[in-house]
Amino acid sequence: MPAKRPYHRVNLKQSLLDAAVALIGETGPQAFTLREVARRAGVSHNAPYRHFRDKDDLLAAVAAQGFDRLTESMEQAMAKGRTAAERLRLAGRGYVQFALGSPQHILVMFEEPKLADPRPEHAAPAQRAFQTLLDAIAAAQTEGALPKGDPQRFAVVSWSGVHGLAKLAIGGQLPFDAKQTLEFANYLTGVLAAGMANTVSGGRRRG
Amino acid sequence: MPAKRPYHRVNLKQSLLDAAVALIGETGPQAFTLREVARRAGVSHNAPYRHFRDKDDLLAAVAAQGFDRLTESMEQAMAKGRTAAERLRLAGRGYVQFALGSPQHILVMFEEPKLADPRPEHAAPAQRAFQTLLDAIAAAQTEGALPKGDPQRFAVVSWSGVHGLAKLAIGGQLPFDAKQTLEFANYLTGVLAAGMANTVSGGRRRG
DNA sequence: CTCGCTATGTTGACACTGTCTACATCCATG
DNA sequence: CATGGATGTAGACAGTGTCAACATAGCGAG
Repeated sequence: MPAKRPYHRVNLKQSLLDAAVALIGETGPQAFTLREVARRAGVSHNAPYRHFRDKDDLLAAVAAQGFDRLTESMEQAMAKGRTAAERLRLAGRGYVQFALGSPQHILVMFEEPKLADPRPEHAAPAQRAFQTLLDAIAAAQTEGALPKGDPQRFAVVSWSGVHGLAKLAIGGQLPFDAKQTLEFANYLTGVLAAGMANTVSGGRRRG
Repeated sequence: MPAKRPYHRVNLKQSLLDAAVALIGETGPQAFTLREVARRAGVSHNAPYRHFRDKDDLLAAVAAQGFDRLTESMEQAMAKGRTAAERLRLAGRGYVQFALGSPQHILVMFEEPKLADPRPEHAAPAQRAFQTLLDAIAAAQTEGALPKGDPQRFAVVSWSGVHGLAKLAIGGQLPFDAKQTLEFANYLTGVLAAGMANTVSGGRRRG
């Protein structure tokens, strides 16, 4: 008798997510296709609709998974730091490291405001990642490594720096390979830390 | 007699580019469609192929136009600066200002490495924009506002910072409106300038 | 002025996509 | 064991990028 394929599969949802990440990694998010994902998972072109509302919903799930892993990557990198200032810089390094290792996720996570669908289970991981950064900054302030004041300000500076580096590196716009990019992240976080410690709101150097 | 539409149009190429930018501005680069662009320009769905090799080629042309305007925006902003250090910071402000005013262009310009098609007329404007930044940094070094050494290092730090801020702002990830973002750009460039002036390669603060 | 070449624009076709509706199969629960 | 909800399938439809074939226009050579 022919080995018959099971009608219902176990954990098709996760298989679809994995296939999606793999596909995006190969051809970019533009060429990503629901039907190709279904093909790779070995199901019909309509099976994904039992697990995701539509194409964007699947991508939003990939993004959510990405934010979770980003948080993990930052926390793991921070674990090696002794002082709060050091841990803040390591969080930035973890951000870049994640981006280099999972560019597909970053691309989906920050693809323009198409994500007008704020399903709570998709918004929470992003919030959690940002909170990790905020906590690291608050700790650095408590420690005295950063001036007191609104941590949001420092968070946006830090985020902008590492996010820009990550994006440019992923896009192939920098003359760096992965290892050099990671080394550069060390330098960049140092520049940011020094600048934030010595700069007042208007941007003029403190006397 | 019915007003008959002319068969050959003047400057259809530019009309298509304009329609493309407008369309991307409305619905994002994902929903961008060659056929819709043709519709808006009032021509058949195949007319664009007489002016662009394919869809990506049209987008590459939009990107090239974007890099030209980015260079303009930076140079215009720099014109108001007196010292080289000030001009460098204003270049960053011009970068963010352009991104806020023409998010469609930024989105296309930095959409992942799909641009594996380095047609020279498309690569040159990007190179020119980066050179503008390099020149501003070299001037700041000559002036003594930045340490001597490889300007590329400072260029990547500056670019990462403003690019990250621009991208996050465009993506709606920041709690800022356009005006606040521009003000924040002033602060960010101040942090970067202070940090670059006071940080050595490894990232440790200079004694 | 006419011929004919080339650039430009149009029509029609093809394979592919996202998504809808209707149908098939399975599993758990009674 | 039956039955209903969850899961998977098949087929259809409009819309897309691109190709090939055809139509028109404008311009220079004679």
